[in-house]
Order: sequence, then structure tokens, then C-alpha cells
Amino acid sequence: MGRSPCCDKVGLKKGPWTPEEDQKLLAYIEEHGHGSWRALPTKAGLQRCGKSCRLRWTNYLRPDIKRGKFTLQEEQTIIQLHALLGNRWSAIATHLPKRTDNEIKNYWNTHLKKRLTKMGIDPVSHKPKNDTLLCGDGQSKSVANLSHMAQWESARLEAEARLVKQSKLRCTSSTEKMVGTIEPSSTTSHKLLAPVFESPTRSCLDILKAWNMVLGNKHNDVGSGNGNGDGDLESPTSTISTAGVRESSSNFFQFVAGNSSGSCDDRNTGEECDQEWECKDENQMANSIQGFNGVSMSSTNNNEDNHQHMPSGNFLESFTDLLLSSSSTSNHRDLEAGGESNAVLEPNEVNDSNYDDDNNNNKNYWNNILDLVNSSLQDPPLF
DNA sequence: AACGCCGTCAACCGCCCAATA
DNA sequence: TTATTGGGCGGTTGACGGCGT
Repeated sequence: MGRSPCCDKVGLKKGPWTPEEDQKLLAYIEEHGHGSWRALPTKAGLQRCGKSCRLRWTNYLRPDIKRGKFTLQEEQTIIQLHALLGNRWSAIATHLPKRTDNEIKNYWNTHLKKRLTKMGIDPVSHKPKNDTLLCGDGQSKSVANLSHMAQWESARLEAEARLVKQSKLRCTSSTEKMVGTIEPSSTTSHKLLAPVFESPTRSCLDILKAWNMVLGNKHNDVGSGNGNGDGDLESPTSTISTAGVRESSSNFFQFVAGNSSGSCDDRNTGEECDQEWECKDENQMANSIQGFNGVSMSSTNNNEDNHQHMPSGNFLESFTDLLLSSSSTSNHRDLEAGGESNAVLEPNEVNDSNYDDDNNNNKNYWNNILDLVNSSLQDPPLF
């Protein structure tokens, strides 16, 4: 189909916005709302195209935008979500309150990507660059199945992101309530994805369960493979290319399990954090392990059973802690082997016993995340 | 002081999708 | 059913500033 660019008209200004233009746009939106973006520029007296106005508003002028440096927590969230979702910046942005997709995208491209590369991690796949762990037949089949789950989860998160944004438009004065106040949608796609709004953390639950299932089956060597009977999960979102998501999903595991990101203070950013990411001391690890093991290890699949065991608080915070502590317990060897600043795995360093140990730890790791997720269903997260 | 290199980030571009006529 | 439109998304560009030579 295609459409002509909205900024083709002669006389429309391009390039950086002046304070006067900002003021005009702000004043107009505050008084009238944005309404139709195409009609807005003439009504507001701006020599800009509607698209330019919309971008200026959403990425810069909106009052609920947080500017300035990203905290370590935010960085970790971005990395984790990127491992799961890939370059779905808008979906990632929905989990980082007050950050725009554009800002996150820029931050990823200019900071995080380089940092991961420096650590010997492929920023696209989130794998250690020489990784060979998932080449085994059984594991690869499980991962392939799991990728369908990741695909489904990814699609759901995407839809969630869209609807949250719609909700924001409707509730510009009270963004904090946006998820809870989403109106029932009449569109078919929204009906399909309605369960998304049970809770944002519910979105994480399925994929975490899936991981747990795969790791559990791998470890126990269950013949049927994946707990879904025939071992071939049909993707409910068949129109979506599986390649990217498959990569992302398996890599999420790889990143979490194979790479340690140290816990540095939120005040530290940039290069300071680079250092600490690469140099996690053993005491910290031991403490993390203790905290990690302190979490209930009950049933992995029954949500109801787990609620009473769980710590309360910010799910994402706990999730991040788990990522850090788990990666320390099970895989810090890998980083040590690879050196501090170039943690590249040597293929011949991956032997069978290490592999089994790692899978034990990873199983526990995901069990614990499941517990946290389950608890968060009762205790709504902040994002 | 002049120049080049590099990192950052606001803004643009082209495409896609859902809604609607 | 098809064409059109509006809005959104992700990739890319280019202006700008800091830094080193």
C-alpha cells in the first residue's frame, strides 16, 4: 500500500524544535489534548507536520517523562527485557515508567550494547560469543519448543504495550492508574489478548513456567520432552517470524545463566558500573546465594499453592536480584575463565559435569523466579 | 586555534497495522 | 472487500559537544 510521507508539504519546518515551538505545542495540548495529530499543527499554529509534533510530545514534552541517567535497575531491566523481547522498544518501555521507547533505544545502542560486547556477550543474541551450550539435540528441541512460548509471550507483551499506550492517551492525567483502568476493548485482537491485563507479571509467568519445564525435563531426562505431550507446540501466533524470538528466548537463558552482572550502587552509572559488572567479589556472591536459597522452593506450577510463601515487594527488584545471584552461583566460573573484561567462553571449557551442575542451578533458579512471580500476582508490581 | 574523531541523542524516515469509509 | 487514513514502531541520520592531537 504505502503512503506519502506526511512531511512532504512545502513550508513545513524540520529539524530541531525551538522553545517557542515547544511552548505552542505544550499550550495547545494542555488546553485541547492532541486530538488528531494531523490537524494539530495548523490548530496550534505550528509549521510542522503532525508526526513531528507527536514525536516531540511523546519523546520530550510529555509531563510524565523522566529524564537523565538510567539507574542500574533500569539498565538491568532493559537488558533482561531485551533478551526476552528483542528490539521491541515500546514493549520494553512499558516496563520502565517514565522512559520513552526512543530513549531506551538510544541508551541501548550507545551504552548497553557496547557494554555487553565488551563483556564478551553478543548484544543481539545475549549469548557469550563462543557459546556452544545449547547444541545438544534434546536441549535444542526443548529450546525450540520453548521458543514458541517465548513467541507467544512476546506477542502478548507487545499487545500489552500497545494497549497501555492507548490507556495513557485516555488517562493523561493519571498515568499511574493506566493498567488498572484500561477499558474493555471491542476489537478482536484485544479480545484475544485480554488475559494480559490480569497483571503485568502474569505475562512473565508463562514463559518462566516454560523455562522451568524445559530445564526440569532436561535434567530429569523425561522422554516426552516438554510436558506438552507430543513435544510440538503449535504457535498461536503463526504469522510472526520465529527466528528472532527463538534467538531471543534461548538467549535470555544464556545471558542469565552465563553472565554475571555485579550489583553496583544505583548512583553508579557508565564506566563505574562497567568495572563492577566485571568484578563481582566472592563475598557478594556468597551473600547473594544465601538470599537466593532462602526463597521457598515449593511447587513450581501451581500458582495458588505458592502465594503464601512469597516475599512481597517490587517484583522486578526481586527478579533482578535473582538474576544477579543466580548468575553468580552457577556460572561465575565462566566469567572467571574468560577474564575480567573479555569474558569469552572457550568451547573446550564446557564439560559434562559443569553442564549438569549448571542445569541443576538453573532449574533452581527458575523455580525461584516462579515463586517470585507467583507472589507478585498477589502483590501487584510497580511497573 | 584549528582540526578531526567519536559519542550522544533528538529528530526523521519508511514501513506496518488497525480502524474506518 | 478494498482503499484510505491515522498512529505507532524500529532503524537511521545528522547536529552538536567533548576530547585529543
